[in-house]
Amino acid sequence: MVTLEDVARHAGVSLATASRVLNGSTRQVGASLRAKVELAAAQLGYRTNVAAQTLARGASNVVGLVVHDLTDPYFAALADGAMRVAENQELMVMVGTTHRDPQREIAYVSTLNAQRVRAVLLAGSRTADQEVTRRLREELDRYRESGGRVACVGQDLLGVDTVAPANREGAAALARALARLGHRGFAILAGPEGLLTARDRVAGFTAALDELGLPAPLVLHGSFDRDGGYQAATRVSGVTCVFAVNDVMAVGALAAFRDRGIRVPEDVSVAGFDDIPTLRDLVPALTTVRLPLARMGARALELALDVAEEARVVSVAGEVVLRESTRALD
Amino acid sequence: MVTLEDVARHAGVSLATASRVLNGSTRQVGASLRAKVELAAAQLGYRTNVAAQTLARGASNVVGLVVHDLTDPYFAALADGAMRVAENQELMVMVGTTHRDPQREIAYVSTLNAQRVRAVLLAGSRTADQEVTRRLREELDRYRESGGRVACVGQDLLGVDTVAPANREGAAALARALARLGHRGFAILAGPEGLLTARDRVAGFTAALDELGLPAPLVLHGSFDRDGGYQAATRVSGVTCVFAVNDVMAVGALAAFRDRGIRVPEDVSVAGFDDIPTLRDLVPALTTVRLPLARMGARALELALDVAEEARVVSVAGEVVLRESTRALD
DNA sequence: CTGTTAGCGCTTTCAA
DNA sequence: TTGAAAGCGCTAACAG
Repeated sequence: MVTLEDVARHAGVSLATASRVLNGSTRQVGASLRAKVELAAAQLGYRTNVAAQTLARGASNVVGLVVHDLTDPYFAALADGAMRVAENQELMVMVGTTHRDPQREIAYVSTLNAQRVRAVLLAGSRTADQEVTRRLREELDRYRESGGRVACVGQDLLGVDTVAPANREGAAALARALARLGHRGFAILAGPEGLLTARDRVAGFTAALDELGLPAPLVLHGSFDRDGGYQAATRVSGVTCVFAVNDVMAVGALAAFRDRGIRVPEDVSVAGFDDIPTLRDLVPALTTVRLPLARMGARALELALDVAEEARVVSVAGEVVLRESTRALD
Repeated sequence: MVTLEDVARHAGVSLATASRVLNGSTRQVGASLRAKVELAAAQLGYRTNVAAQTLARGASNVVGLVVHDLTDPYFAALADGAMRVAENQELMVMVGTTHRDPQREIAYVSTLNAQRVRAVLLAGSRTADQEVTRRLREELDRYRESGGRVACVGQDLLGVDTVAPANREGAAALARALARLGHRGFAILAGPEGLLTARDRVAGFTAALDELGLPAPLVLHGSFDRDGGYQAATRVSGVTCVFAVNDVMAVGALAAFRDRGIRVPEDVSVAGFDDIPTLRDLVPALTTVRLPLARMGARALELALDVAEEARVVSVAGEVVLRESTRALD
């Protein structure tokens, strides 16, 4: 293992000088010594020991990213956005996946705290479980007390910088657009009861229907993924339009309807939420609410990195996109 | 910032004792002291400083994962598999995305070396650029000389543990299956010329056709993503079957044919490669070659973590899956 | 501009 | 078992 000291000796300079040229110091070093050091470093194959550097500096070049599931394109898009800004700032990203277990989220915050990462980004819906949220906040507070920065994509429940998708408003706008097409009987593939993102979307959709004087929708719970959408869709009947609270569930619903011989949109209209890029080529193309996922991930990390007194909440509006999976009733 | 020393003092024990109880030492500590230390740590809110630990131990609990693009479900699936084994081993994962720039891959290896990660996992096709490969190997060798472990998912070109998908064989098997359906005129949406995964699939497919005495396929190059498939497909004509060298490109091709009013599979059959789970609900369902992506990612990390004398190469066979996007010719 | 030196927080012999 | 103390490799005053 080649150390800075080896390089310094090899170059015939002091440790400090070697440090200054090799690791971004503001201090200047004379051209000749600089060249010597660089040569020695190259010859010896020196690589900075980041652990030592972090210890000495008291600050690391790593940020933490906690997502529910990387294979869910929603999180992949969010992560991609965040990783691009990390790259620009020369930061490495440590990723943890919770597989939707809130306990693991807390554990990751603790681990990332131990790693002394510069910032932690929590992506994904909060849960309705108050106790879990309390413990998460506790862990986050501990981390922040020691100088850690935190941002979150999701509900503003943690008292940290937050990029909050306007789930209620988006779902409400979607409901109105669907009502405008003539739909009156709705079912919602609602996801898990405890997931706030799912709840908010259900609530916004339902409230809008109510305001329009339309009958309350049939609400079917299930998991927040493709299979949840499939399962819930098998229980749908007697409605002209189905709202799946995310695109991935909508894909499951389309599959279920296909298997049941129910045509979309002729027999039933289907809408989703998120507008996942990978799913844009679906047939029939999915009516949905577009969220700028990559930008949201990027924005969240920017917030975390940009120190501020108060926690900021950035609300992100969704845009209703009508496509072939929903049709106008005549 | 609470340090181990604070905890030790608070508990009235030595630094060494506190270290032994808080951080997995094999050494035993008496029950009463142990309890005192744990209490003090909890009261003070102590969190291990991993940088200090890494420096003192000379080994970290982090592994590096370098992928081309996280939003590509191929890499997401690979990453997911790898991250699950990391989780089991209590390892954190540092992720870098190259966005298909081979230079960045080299840079990441260097950075991960500086981080002294336990192992580096390189996921994704190698390039045909010999100079880039040489420099990558150089960087990897330097890392390995200092005790780093490396594994790769892709072509066995780096002299490290490798999980190598049988691209040639899979593509050949696919070609034979398609020929069995009666197809004679083929086009290949071939991806970039320099990408070995793409090359191997083209070569395997072409060789099989040749062996069967069938005419050589039309080979159309393009990017390795959805748009590459779309673009290439716009240039297809006069064939009954199109092979896109990956599923994501096949999706692009389906979109292009749809836009051109060409029906799949009635007018033209389309096949892909990979069998991306997220894409299984596509209509028409895609004929493809199934690769156990999550398992491949997991296996690669296992290889890297399991020290061995010789570099091992694990070949992974693909399984041809015939679905609706290809039809039998009569 | 360059060098000396005191830590950063933890692990790990070595003694007791 | 427990404790004392010597580092791990690097940074950042401080002095020159």
